[in-house]
Amino acid sequence: MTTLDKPLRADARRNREKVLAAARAVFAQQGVDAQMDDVARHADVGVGTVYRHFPTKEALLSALHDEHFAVVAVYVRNLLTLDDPWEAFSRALWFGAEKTVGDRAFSEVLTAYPPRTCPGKEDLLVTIGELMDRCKAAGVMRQDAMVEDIGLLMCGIGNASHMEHPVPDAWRRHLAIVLDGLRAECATGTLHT
Amino acid sequence: MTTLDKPLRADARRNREKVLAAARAVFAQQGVDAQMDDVARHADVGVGTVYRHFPTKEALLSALHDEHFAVVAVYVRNLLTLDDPWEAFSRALWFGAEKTVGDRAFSEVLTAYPPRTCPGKEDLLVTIGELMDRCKAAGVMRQDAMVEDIGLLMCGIGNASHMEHPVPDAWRRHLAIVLDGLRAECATGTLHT
Amino acid sequence: MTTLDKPLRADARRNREKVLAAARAVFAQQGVDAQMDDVARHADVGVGTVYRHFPTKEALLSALHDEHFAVVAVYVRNLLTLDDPWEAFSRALWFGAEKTVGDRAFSEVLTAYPPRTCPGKEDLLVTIGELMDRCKAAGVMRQDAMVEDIGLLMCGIGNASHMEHPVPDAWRRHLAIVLDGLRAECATGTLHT
Amino acid sequence: MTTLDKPLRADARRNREKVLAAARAVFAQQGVDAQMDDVARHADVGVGTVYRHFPTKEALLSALHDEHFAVVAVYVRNLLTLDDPWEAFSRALWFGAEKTVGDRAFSEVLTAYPPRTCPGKEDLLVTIGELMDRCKAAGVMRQDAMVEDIGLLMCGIGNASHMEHPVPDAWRRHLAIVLDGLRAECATGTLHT
DNA sequence: TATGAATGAGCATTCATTCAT
DNA sequence: GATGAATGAATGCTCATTCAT
Repeated sequence: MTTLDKPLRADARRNREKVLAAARAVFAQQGVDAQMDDVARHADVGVGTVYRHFPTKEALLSALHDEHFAVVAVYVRNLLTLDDPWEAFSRALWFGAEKTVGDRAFSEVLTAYPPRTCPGKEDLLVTIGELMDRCKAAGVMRQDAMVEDIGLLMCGIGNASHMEHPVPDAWRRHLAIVLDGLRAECATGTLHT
Repeated sequence: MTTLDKPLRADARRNREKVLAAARAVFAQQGVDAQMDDVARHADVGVGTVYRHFPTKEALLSALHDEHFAVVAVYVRNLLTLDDPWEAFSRALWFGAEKTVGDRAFSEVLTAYPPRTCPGKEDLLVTIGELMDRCKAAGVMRQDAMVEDIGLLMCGIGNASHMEHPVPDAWRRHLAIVLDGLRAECATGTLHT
Repeated sequence: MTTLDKPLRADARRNREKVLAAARAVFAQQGVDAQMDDVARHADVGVGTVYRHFPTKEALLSALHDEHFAVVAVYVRNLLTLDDPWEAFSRALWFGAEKTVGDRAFSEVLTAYPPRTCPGKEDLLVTIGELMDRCKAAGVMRQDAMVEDIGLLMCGIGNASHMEHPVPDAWRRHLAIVLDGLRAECATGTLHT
Repeated sequence: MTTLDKPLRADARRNREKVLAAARAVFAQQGVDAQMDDVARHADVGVGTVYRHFPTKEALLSALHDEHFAVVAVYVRNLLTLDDPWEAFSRALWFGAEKTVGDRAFSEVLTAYPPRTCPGKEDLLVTIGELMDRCKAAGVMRQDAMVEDIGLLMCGIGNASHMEHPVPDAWRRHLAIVLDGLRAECATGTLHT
């Protein structure tokens, strides 16, 4: 009784996972312009199967998007138990970035208009907001930082991560710089409003 | 030997400019997926004319890319005359960002593989490198910052600038945070190598 | 030897009827382009069950076609007992038309090539022929009318019945005009041969 | 200055005609389910050319529909000069039927919902109405006939014309019967309202 | 045997590029 | 040289039919 809508036969669930896994890989590598046929090929199923589980390409991309946020939201929620607020906040960003870089499609979808919302995203926003409040209360984060800035910063890191850079995994440098820029001692002025 | 490769009749040059201007506007707004027909329409010429000046869509996009870097490179080169190195460096980034945000296609092209190079980009890299060296020598920039990081950071700002954010022109917040993160006093650790 | 070819378990027969009933409704409303899945859904069975009883969509449509003619043939055969030949003939057409209009698929199948034949159709043709002979003998039907004309006329009424018309059930007007046109006194010339 | 919207280059107009001619032939023979690729092949052009002139399949079908009515409307309008009203009316139907039979797609489109309207159709309705009024005034047509009935009757003839019949061009028999049924002396009752 | 998930050929439509005018 | 019509490979999606469960 855990999931009331459609128990879903074992093989169907298995195929759904195969499709999702393939879509994850294909869209991550090629971006949103990857073809549905390619997803099907990678999943080793017919296109029809892809469409049985996800009625449109849009729906498949959305599922990936929502899943992404759900995973991150759960991880970050667990960080609320940490004592050190900055530790919790920075771990949240390191985790989120790690999941974002190397996923071309996810970053692309993030900039789509209108922006897509989902439970995980809303939950994440709340949790990140809480972590930021704690950081500000502890005096370790600049007071003018907004929770919405985090999306911007992470989106930037995700997109930029595909550029060439002499240092491998250069996104770690990018994130480290951004994190430093969010610290209280670093604020040299007030952010644009 | 001013312009040896192509005398180029006056009207031809005029058309080339019209096409470039239209392409700038169209690709900036719609991204690299904008259609060549749309560019032609905006330029008020036939597609054939677009293709006469730029053999492929790729070539047109490249021209825009190169021109973008050329403009920024010239601006930044002039900043070398400033006494305050941080002032010069930050002005470079503010200028570069302002040109980048609102140009969907440019940010997208930056992440393409293989990365496109051009005189302006190389020149800019050199100049930015010089500005960074001065900053580091003056002790106002973290020692582990690399010139290649700047491309990453700017690309991130450009891409993220299209996201929704309660504050208009939120990219200014983004850049301000990044700039703070690059300052010497902010370095809390060593960047990943 | 009542039903030698297939004992057919009770539940199987029941399913066959459910499928036929659903197909009747669905194809009547949507025409031959209705989907097999839709038929299955209306029958509250899986598509597999539909295909167990009817190997192809074509076969299912044929079954419907044959059944239609069988029903009409039986009805019309009973009209042979009527004394008034024109009464019998016109009742046949009224009955046939009533069954045809509102069944999009049936009219469509009638115009398919090659034309499908079936016992009911052949029987009906014979009976209608007999009724027409009686009418002609009684001098109430034009001598040059052929039994094959009736199929043409009825097919026309069936197809046209889906058109918009200010009068509801306008097919009744259509049939009335056709019937008048078949009467002996109306013949103003000889029909094309 | 005859046609203000788009003079249309000579070759373009030629291709437009080729496409229309091919579409006429292909849709007439195969019905509305014929493929755009097939139309293109028959026209000896690429599909892109078909789509340049007609943005969707629907638009192409509509063009054919409208053209059909335009041709008939012009012909019938000229019949207004005839003295004999029945002669004029019957000639209108003979002409309309001749254009309709053998055009599978046209008959199919006629029964589509919602019904498509076009100038030719409206003009034709008016003209047919006028011819019918004259017939009724002359006492040669049943008083209860409506102009809307004519569409029904013609649609029926068009659809039925594809059936098998021992007499070639059997639609002529069909139309003759219908015409007789419309004559004043034939009315045996009042048409359903 | 019933089910409905899987298959994949088929189809309308798009768009970078070519080429006749 | 300029024009914009023509091309056709590519792509998202459908649906009759098959087959594993």
